[in-house]
Amino acid sequence: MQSKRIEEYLETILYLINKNKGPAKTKQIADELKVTAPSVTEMIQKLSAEDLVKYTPYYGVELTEAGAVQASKIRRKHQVLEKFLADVLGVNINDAHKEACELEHAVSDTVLEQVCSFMGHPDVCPDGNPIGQGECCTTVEEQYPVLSEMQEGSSGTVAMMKVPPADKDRLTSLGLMVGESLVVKRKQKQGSISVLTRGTEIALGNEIASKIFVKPQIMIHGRVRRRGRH
Amino acid sequence: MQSKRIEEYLETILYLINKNKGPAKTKQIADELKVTAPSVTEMIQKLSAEDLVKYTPYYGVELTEAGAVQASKIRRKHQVLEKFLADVLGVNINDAHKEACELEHAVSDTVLEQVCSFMGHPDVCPDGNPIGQGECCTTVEEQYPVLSEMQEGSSGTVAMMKVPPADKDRLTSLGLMVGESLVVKRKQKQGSISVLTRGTEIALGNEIASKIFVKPQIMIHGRVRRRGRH
DNA sequence: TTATATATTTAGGGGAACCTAACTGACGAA
DNA sequence: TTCGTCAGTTAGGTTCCCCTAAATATATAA
Repeated sequence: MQSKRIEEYLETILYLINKNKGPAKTKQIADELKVTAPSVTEMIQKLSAEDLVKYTPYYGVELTEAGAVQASKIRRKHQVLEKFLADVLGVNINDAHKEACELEHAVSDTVLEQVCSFMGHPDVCPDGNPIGQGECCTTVEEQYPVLSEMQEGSSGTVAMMKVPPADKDRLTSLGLMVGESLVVKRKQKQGSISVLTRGTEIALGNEIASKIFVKPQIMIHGRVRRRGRH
Repeated sequence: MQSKRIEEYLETILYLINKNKGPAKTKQIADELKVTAPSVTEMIQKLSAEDLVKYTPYYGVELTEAGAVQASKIRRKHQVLEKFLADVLGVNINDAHKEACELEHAVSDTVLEQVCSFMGHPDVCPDGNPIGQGECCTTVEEQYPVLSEMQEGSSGTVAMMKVPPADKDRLTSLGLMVGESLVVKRKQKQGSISVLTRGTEIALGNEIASKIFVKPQIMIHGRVRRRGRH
């Protein structure tokens, strides 16, 4: 992995390119990162030598394919962490942003995926921006069954809920949330389904049940592995 | 705050002093941090100039008061994060240790307290070592009521459970866990109490109820602020 | 068009933390 | 006691990323 400082430059360049809809200018980068312009010029030359950016003097900086991949990865880390800090830990939104700036360079790829999974692969950041999909998100979508496909009697834990926020809130208040385990009790006509979570039975229409992804239960010697929680 | 590298040296020195029951030797520090001995000598001289360690050439390094305070703080960060990674995210224990080594220098004091609170102020690390108490832990213990002191009808969220692991597991499986909200339904003679969590009523003896700390509910316009969860 | 302002780069340096090579001190074995 | 070994230190050098000052390119206004 690249040095933290390189990550920070790439992330900033990506941000500015999106904002400008054009190349990032030296001064902008300097202002964002709170360094002087010569420092930026120097670093850009280094990034250019490593083929992470395309640099045209007096014109600006663009990302190469490789640079864009790296920059997007860091941005995703930032967003997932910001979401986690704000939503799970309750850090206020400004602090969450600053903290995420630090943490994004310290968190490994695998831990990030675990954080993302813990939250049920959210798709929108507290700041309103969409969160890029990661491998963990697509895996859930491609490999885990949705509730409406599950058989009566089968069980699992909720991995992702791709439903509108309002529905999600309602389900959450009923106890059906990411990480929660459930058992499919009855399937009815029209694809609606009723599930048991923590002793409460909840009925869901097909519309919603087809957007709730479930990680099937793993049984070990008749016991069930539960989501770790202290 | 000191530089990340200084933090790392202090943490290592603390570890070695405990292990040696005597001063940390240059070579040990070098081996731990995977640097050469001259690098260690140089850094130690710097730490000594900043009055974080007491350095006696050819004898070893000890921590000053200030150094010990800082080192303990980092160690606590490490432990809380390791616990979080292992227990909440399910990171395997070896990885959790390594990841915590990185994260401990990136997490702010306030976020650390929030992580600690999220887990209910655990007192033992996955590696078996005790986790030092932080401000957030003592605040809960000193300022929050225990369940057995709460009045009938009052509500709150579980902030800390200072009960033996076996009891904690049992309560957890009943749905009474850190972060969960509850309402006190009935108090009986002998200080035993019954509480309602997520629709289930649980009866607790005084023995246990006096070790469960609860953050009293804050009511806002008749609505209840809930623990953030996506 | 020319003058001025602003953006960018070049030149030259500095601190932090690392390294290798060479020297010095401490300590156990002969 | 003295010698060899290993630990520890000093000297000198490198890399990364930052800085200021000065030079140059571009953009803007008169």
